[in-house]
Amino acid sequence: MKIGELSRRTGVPARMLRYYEEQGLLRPDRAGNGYRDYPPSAVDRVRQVRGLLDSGLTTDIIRRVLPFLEKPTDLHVHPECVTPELVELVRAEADRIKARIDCLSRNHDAIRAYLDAVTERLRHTAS
Amino acid sequence: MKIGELSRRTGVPARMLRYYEEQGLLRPDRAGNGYRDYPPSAVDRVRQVRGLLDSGLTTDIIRRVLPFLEKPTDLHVHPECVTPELVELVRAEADRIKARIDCLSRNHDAIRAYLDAVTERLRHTAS
DNA sequence: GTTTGCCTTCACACTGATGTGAGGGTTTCA
DNA sequence: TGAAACCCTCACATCAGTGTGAAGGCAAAC
Repeated sequence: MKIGELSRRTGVPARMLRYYEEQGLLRPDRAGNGYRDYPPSAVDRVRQVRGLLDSGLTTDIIRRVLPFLEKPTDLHVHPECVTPELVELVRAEADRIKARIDCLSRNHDAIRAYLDAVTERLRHTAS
Repeated sequence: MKIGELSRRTGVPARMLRYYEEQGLLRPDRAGNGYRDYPPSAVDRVRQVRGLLDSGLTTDIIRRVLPFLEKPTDLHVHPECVTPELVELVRAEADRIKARIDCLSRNHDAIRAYLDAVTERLRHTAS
C-alpha cells in the first residue's frame, strides 16, 4: 500500500509516516518509481507507534524496544545480538513504562471517582 | 520551603519549578524578599506533575485535571464552577488516559514476556 | 496529451518542555 | 566586610515532534 492509503487508514499525516521511517520505526520497501510500499501490517505498527509516542516514549526508545514487541513466542531477534547490556536497557525501560502505568492508573482512578461524585451530586439535586 | 530545597527533594531543576508555576501548576506564595515559599505538600504535587508530564500529558491538560485529582471524598471544586462542558472535557481526558494505560500495559506485557523468554533461553544454554 | 492527484525530497517554521547564562539582589557565615 | 550560596527575572538556545509549502516526477482519467 502507498503512503496516502496508510495515512488515511491510520489518521497519521504522511509527513509523520516519513518522519517515523527516518527515525527507523518503519521500513517500507520502494516500488520501481521510488514510491514507498507498505505491507498491510504497517497499519497496526503505525497505531502502536502512535500509542507509545502519545504515552511519552521517544522515537529513540521506541526504536529500541520495537524488536521486543512482536510475537513473544519464538525469538526473532538473533540471540547473539541480544547483549546483556541491551537486555538491561530494555528492562530499565520496561520499569519506566510500569511507572507510567502506575501513575496514570492512580490519576485515572482519582478522576473517575471525582466524576462519579459530581454526577451523583447532580442526580441528587435533580431529584 | 524555598525553591532550592524543593528542587533537591524532588530532583526537578528549579528552572522547571518556575516553569510549572508559570503554567499554573504550582502556586507558591512569596516571602517578603520575593523568594518563593512552598508548602511541604508541594513535594507530592511536583512528583505528580512530573509523572503526568512523563506520561505524555501537556501542562495545559494537567492544569485542567489537577483540581479533580485531590481527595475525591468531598468536592473542593465549587460545584457551581463545574460546568457540563468541563465535566465532558475531563471525562474525555480520562478516556485518553485510559487508552494510554491500555497501550502501555500491552507493550509492557510484551516486553516482559520477551525478557522472560530471553532469560529462560540463557538459563538453558548455561545448563 | 493535458489535467488532476498522488508521490518524491528538501527546507524552513512552530510548539512545548528544557537547558543555560547574564545581571543583580539576599542571606549566611567566617 | 567580604565571600559563598542562595534567590530573582529575562532571554536566548536546544530538542523532539509536527505543520506546511515549494519544486518536481509519475499515474490515471478526461
